[in-house]
Amino acid sequence: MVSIKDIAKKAGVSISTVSYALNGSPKVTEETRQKILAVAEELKYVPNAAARTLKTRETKVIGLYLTDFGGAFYGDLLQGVKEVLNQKGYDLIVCSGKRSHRFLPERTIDGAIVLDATFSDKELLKYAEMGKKIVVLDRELNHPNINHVFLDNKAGATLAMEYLWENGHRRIYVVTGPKASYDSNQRLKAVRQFAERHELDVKEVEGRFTKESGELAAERIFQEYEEPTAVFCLNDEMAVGLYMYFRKTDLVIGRHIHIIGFDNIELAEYISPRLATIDYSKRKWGALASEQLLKMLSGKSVEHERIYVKLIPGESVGSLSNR
Amino acid sequence: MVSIKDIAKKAGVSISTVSYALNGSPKVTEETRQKILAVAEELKYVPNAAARTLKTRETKVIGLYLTDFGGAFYGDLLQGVKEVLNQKGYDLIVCSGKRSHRFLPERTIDGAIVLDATFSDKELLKYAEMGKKIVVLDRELNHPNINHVFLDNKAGATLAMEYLWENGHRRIYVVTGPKASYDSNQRLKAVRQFAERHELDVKEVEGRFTKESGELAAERIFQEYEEPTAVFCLNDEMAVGLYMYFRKTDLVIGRHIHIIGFDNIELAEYISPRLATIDYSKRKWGALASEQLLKMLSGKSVEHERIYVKLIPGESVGSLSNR
DNA sequence: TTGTAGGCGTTATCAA
DNA sequence: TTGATAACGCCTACAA
Repeated sequence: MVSIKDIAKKAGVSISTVSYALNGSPKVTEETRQKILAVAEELKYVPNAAARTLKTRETKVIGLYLTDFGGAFYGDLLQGVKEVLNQKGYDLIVCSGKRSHRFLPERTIDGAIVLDATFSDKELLKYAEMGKKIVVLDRELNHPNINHVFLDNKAGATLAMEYLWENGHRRIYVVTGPKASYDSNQRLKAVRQFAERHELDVKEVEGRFTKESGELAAERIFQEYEEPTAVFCLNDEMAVGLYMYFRKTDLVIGRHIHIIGFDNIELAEYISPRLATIDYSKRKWGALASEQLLKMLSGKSVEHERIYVKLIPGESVGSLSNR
Repeated sequence: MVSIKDIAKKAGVSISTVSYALNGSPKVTEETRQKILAVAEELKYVPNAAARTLKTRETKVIGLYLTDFGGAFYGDLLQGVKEVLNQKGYDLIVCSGKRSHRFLPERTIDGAIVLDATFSDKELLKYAEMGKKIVVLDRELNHPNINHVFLDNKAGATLAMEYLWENGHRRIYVVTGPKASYDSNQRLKAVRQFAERHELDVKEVEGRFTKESGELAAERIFQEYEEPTAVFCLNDEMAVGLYMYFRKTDLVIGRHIHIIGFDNIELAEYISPRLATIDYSKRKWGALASEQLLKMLSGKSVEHERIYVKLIPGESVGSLSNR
């Protein structure tokens, strides 16, 4: 392992001079700098991150926590995060699982972006209390060191309900996510509000945001089927589960069963009929989250941000009037 | 920042005793250990990873390099890697982009698994030469510190060709991946061998492993269309591109255009008709790669490994005899 | 402009 | 069984 000490020896200068030269300080002459750089090159010197971190107390690395690595869902979001971070001289690492939580208190990362249901509020608050800067994307947490950037879930859910309503649907199911999911709860709240306003009786079926739970929900809906029915799946993944189930029945999606989802995942475009859903820019979400985090890291104060949503129509929802 | 020094002071012992106690050394009495643990708890002590790494020269973290974060493709693979790693006391971080390459020489990670076309052979060899242990999943590289675990691409491509052949297809296209792709080249080689053996004239269309390039290929195939034609897309992503294109024409997949892909991505199951493809266990691939890496890290010698493949039939390929 | 020296938090060797 | 002390590699006053 070659260190600045080795360079100093070989170049015939002191280690501090080497350090200055390497860090581009104006305190050394261009001549000595060149000599030192040449020696460093020759010795194939590589700085030791651990040593520097120990001294500077920062790693220039941000951790992004995900519930799991499955699902194409996060691609764009991560891309958005990475672009902003890199541009500001930071690196991104993606982590999952309890073990990796240690990165935060142990200072392996300078800050974290969390989109991980298995990361408890309590633990997050503990780290925030230790001074760690955190941006959460999947919950609301009140702490000066924690900022949130979330989706406009309520607007999205309302858009979805309006779309069904305008297409003449009055017989409506909603398939929810896990009880602990912030997003699910927000969306459900908006659905209930809509139902109340329109004196509508929306049947709630509990799901878990997975395809399998979507299939289960479909089974129940199928059994209760009497006449054309609409289903608002609180995420697209479950909507795909419904597709899978109804594909095996004689009920046709977009005709007997009308489905709208939430998230506009890639699959939504490729299954047929095209799934109506609620879209938002995942890349922007990620970009905004990282900008917020970097601001916090540099001591600036930040406001909580929100990502706007829009409706994507699809043939999975047909009009009831012209049937 | 509370360090072992603070604990030592408060507990009235020396820092070395604290270190021993914290690391579960048998050199301290149970009594002092308990006392020290209690003080550590009270002070909310958290070990400093940088300091420890500086000393021990290891981080217990493995880096996995990906070309980009997009695509659902890697979910299972990452899961496989993570499970093995965690079980052996290591953490996984997922990285992408040139900036993060520094983790390897700077010792932020103990080793790397690479599935990243943008990571050059030259750079990889440089790090290997520095003593870094690396497992590559997307190329062949000859160095004692580099191990490969790859797919049995040739067997897969041959299976695909045989499937088309057995279904009576003689008019066959192959849509390739990027010229620099190891996987694409291996698969193509097998296709050519098959063609030669069967005195078949396989038309080659160049693709880039993306949906868009699949659509482009489809356009050309459409223009040249005369009679039922089979297409072997060297990955599923491009096959989806073909679906998108032909959906807008009057040629029906599984009837006029017969398609088989490679990878068995999630989408393959959900588009219709079901895409015939070549499957392999991505989770196992990841698991094997990490096992290999850990073995290398512990100084053991390893053999290059291979992941086996199997055919997944699908209605995207129809039989030509019973048409 | 360059050198000296102290310290960041750990681990580990050697004495006591 | 415990303590003093020297690294690990880097940064940065302060001194020269």
